[in-house]
Amino acid sequence: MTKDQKKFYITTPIYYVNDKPHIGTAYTTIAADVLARLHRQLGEEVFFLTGTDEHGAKIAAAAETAGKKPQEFVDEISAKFSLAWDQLGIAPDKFIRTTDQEHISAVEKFLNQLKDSGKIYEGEYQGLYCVGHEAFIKESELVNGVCPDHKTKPQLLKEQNWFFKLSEYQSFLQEQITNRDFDIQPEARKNEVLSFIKQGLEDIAISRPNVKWGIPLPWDKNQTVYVWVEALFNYCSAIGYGQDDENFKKFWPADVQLMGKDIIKFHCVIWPALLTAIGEKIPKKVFAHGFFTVAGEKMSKSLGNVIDPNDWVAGYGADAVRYFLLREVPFGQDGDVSEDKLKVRFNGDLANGLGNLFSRTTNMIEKYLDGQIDNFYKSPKDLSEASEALYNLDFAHGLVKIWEEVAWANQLIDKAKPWELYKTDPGKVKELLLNLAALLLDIALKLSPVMPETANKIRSTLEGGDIKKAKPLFLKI
RNA sequence: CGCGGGGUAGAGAAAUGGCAUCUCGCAAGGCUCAUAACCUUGAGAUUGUGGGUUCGAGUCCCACCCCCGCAACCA
Repeated sequence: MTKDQKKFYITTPIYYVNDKPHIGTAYTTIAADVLARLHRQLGEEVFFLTGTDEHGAKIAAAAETAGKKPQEFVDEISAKFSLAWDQLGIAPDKFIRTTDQEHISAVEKFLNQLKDSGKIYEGEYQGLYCVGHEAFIKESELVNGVCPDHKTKPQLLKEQNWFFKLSEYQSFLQEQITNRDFDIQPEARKNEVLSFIKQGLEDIAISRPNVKWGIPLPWDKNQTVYVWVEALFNYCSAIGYGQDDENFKKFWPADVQLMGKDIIKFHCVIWPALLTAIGEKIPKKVFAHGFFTVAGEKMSKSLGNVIDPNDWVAGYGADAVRYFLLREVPFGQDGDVSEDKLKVRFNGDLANGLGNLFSRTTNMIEKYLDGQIDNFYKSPKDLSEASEALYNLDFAHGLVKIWEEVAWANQLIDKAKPWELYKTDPGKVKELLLNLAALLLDIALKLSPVMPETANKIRSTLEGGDIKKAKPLFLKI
């Protein structure tokens, strides 16, 4: 990397392997892939990280239910994620697993650093433990002295834990967030985090005594590190923390961390505080996207409406799923998706829109120009606003801009009537078609981060010489 | 007084305080290069309600009404 070459480090959360991938995890990962491709296109040195989170009591329990050893169990599920991303055309630079030895070593190093920082201490946690929840619940949550969900009386339990002095970072975090050194987007999420911090931060337990499936504290083997703390550190261990210092220095801090809105508190409060404690820089930007409902209903296993992205990919192709999710819902807002909506976009925007424009253009080039393009024009429309929108994570807006030009091109053809003009002024038809080819090439370029396969088809057809009427890009369903 | 998000044609979304726009759907017409595609026109909105600021408010201020998250699986 030369001195003036920018680097771009983008991450998704690592996904918890107690279930297979669904449309929500796919959404985050697609968005990250689009940004990675875009920044790579701009000549930056990009590192795109995703992976799986494989430790914790819940995983151990899920493995037991499945009658498997934890490692065997997580190997299987992790592979499903990896495969799903592959089928969606997602190409991370690294797929980290928290059971990787290098991650475990890095976390151990990190924990030692944290201990040396003096920001952790041993303490006793006393609380009400609900067996049904497998977790502590607050006294304020009880109804008539029993857990409202399980109707059981919680036990008073004492636990030895190691604590992190999160409370010391309140004003530091407020400052970093407010002055945008630590940029939380969208604005609404930033306000949420700020008001949460304002209520006061309490020290947090970073270890658990009774969880076997996890990384032991280096100085206290009876305790394993709390899964969240361990999981967050993947962003550092993946790029060589404690092992490949050169690479770590090159990419850290992360430029953008993408995630769903549910986990911003971990990423915007605990994570930057932990990093600061060990003397590392904090990420530049966190962007939290919204949640999907499916055909108007909340997505849940109990309703059985969880969408497997592979099903959609099988029916519509990776590019179409990528396009649909990013086009349908403004990034950062909640939205509703369904196969019906996907179908409308597929048939309307993709098949009738871009696909048909490509067909009629290549057909006319074959018919009126004998398949020959002898010089390449500059695109007649400026698509920089689309690229800029994608760059700013405003994916829906960027795609709208591109499709405005598809509509413009269709209008241009209908106005020019090349099928008549050909008889009287073939020179003008040629000019029209060269302009259309140039526009399509520009669209392919700007669209390629979102729809890499489609962009390649357009480019290879138009730049391949001896152009024939192209096969449909999208066959209507 | 818990916290947060939201309310704009039938549906989904846009609109630096300045003609309310786009897509889908609906109605009518046109065209033939194209995937029954494409193009044109039309109908459809008192921007949740009531006040206020302003030459001018979807946008800024105040009050109210309604919907959705904040327990679990879970991005």
